[in-house]
Amino acid sequence: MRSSTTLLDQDNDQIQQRRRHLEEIAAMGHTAYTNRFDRSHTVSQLVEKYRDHAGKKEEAELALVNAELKAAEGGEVRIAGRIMTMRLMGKAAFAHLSDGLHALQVYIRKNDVGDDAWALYQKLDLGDWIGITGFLFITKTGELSVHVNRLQFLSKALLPMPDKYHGVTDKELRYRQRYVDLIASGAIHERQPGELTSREVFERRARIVREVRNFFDDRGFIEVETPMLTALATGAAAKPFVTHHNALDIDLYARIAPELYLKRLIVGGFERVYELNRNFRNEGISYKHNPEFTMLEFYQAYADFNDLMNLTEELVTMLAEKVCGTQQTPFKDHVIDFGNWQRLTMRESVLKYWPNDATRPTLDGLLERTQLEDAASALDLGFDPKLNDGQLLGAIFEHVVEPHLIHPTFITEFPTELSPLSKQKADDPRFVERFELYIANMEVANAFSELNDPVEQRRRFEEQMKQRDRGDEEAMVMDEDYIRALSYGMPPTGGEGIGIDRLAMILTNQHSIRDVILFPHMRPETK
RNA sequence: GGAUCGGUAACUCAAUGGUCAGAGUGCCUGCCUCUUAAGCAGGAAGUUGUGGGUUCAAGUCCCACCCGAUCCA
Repeated sequence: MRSSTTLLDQDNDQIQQRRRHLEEIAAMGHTAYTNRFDRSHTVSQLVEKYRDHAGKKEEAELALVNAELKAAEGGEVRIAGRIMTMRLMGKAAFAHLSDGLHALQVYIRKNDVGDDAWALYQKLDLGDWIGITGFLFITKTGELSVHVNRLQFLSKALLPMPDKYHGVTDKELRYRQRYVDLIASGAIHERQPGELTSREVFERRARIVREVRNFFDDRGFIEVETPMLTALATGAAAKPFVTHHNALDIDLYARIAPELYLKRLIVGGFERVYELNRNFRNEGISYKHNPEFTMLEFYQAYADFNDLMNLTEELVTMLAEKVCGTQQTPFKDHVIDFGNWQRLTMRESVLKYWPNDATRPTLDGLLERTQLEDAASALDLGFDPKLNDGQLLGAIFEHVVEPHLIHPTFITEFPTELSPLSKQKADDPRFVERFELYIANMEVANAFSELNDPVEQRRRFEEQMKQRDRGDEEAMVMDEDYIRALSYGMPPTGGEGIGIDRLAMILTNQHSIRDVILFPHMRPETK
């Protein structure tokens, strides 16, 4: 941990200075932390409406434009924001006010605002919040600005702002103090074409979530909320967080998946449901894992996994077009093509991406234990001999295929052992009707034709419990009530989960999940 | 959990084991009523992540720990 963390109790000359300024502002009779301010416009509204007027002009034309602007908006605008830059020139000054999205220059002259406001201006610091009244104009250098008539102090920044040019590059500081990252992410430093500020990343993420909701609402799905604290952690292969309910004196688990609750709702007669909220998994942290992450899950009666593949293709392509404006989006060194979707069975994909012609297994070979083990050793893949055939094929797939899956690819035909909640293929019970969607080498979605036979479901849970007994802590836990629900009858149903954080990474070209989560999990700060 | 890299002023970064650890931004003082990474002149600001060790001498080398980043499992 850096020792340079900015803390209020730090005895820093700049902080002392800002405290003094606040006292002096109060002594002048201003409210130190004002209650409200009436704006006529946001900064962004003015910037968007009038930026066409900006640009360097000849004197005559400038006078003409400024005559028009002076009368615009009834001759007066009232705006407020954070002071991002200040340039003082004796008895006049320029500053930029930001509403978080855009900044607008304001021009203050002692002659125009009077001695009191000018004295107040002397006590302002970068980062302070002010409100101003004035009229629009274009400067000689062509920048849209507001000529200030009145100045009001709104709120003080006691801590100094980050470098106005470089912003904050220290990732630790950006994650721990996201507020500082958001303030500084619009800094002037050279950005690559298309590179988003933090602010823009999180706005785009919000847009994704909104479009997802619209998509499902439009198709007759209803949004539901199911328990996040549960007595059983099941519905996915993962280790849970444990907590304790004091009044009931029982341990509860933060949910690892809402899956089994959502299917109970299908049993209950809802034909189309979705839930968009957090799951919690007690596992390591990586560029694509955060202990809590946002998952979309949806279930559609009378549909199977093929229908969901089509739906998913439609959804994700729509999102790329709506939030990125294109079907070809950059990610790292690649351009992901959302106009180019691939569908492969897991075994086909292993053959397709197998690195060495001499050792390549056959489609049928990947069904047999000895040949699976040969394939694993040909790859120098160390594996736990306790793995069953399906798990071994899964391990080979991850090693051989995942690194190649840049463009959207559906992988189908999962081994039944890996899929305790999926319906088997009618013609081959070794495999289930399931797909995973891979984009940018990440698993983004997982879907299947839901197993709705309660007897078979019990057998699968029992199989999982055996794996737990063999030491697999991630194997699923039996859920008797879920089997009871299935026993009342569930229509044929397709269900899917989509990782919203990973989708946001892909559509914002961010390479770590921490860059699309406002407050990612970090070790606690030590003093 | 492993490997590698990193932590120096509020921010961004320098500093062959060898003067008082420097620069830009920001801050302070002065000048400046259309500047824009404003400018000019002067100035203040540091427990070099923490704790040990080696050395005449440590930001730099060694050990342990803390925090983070990247890659791997």
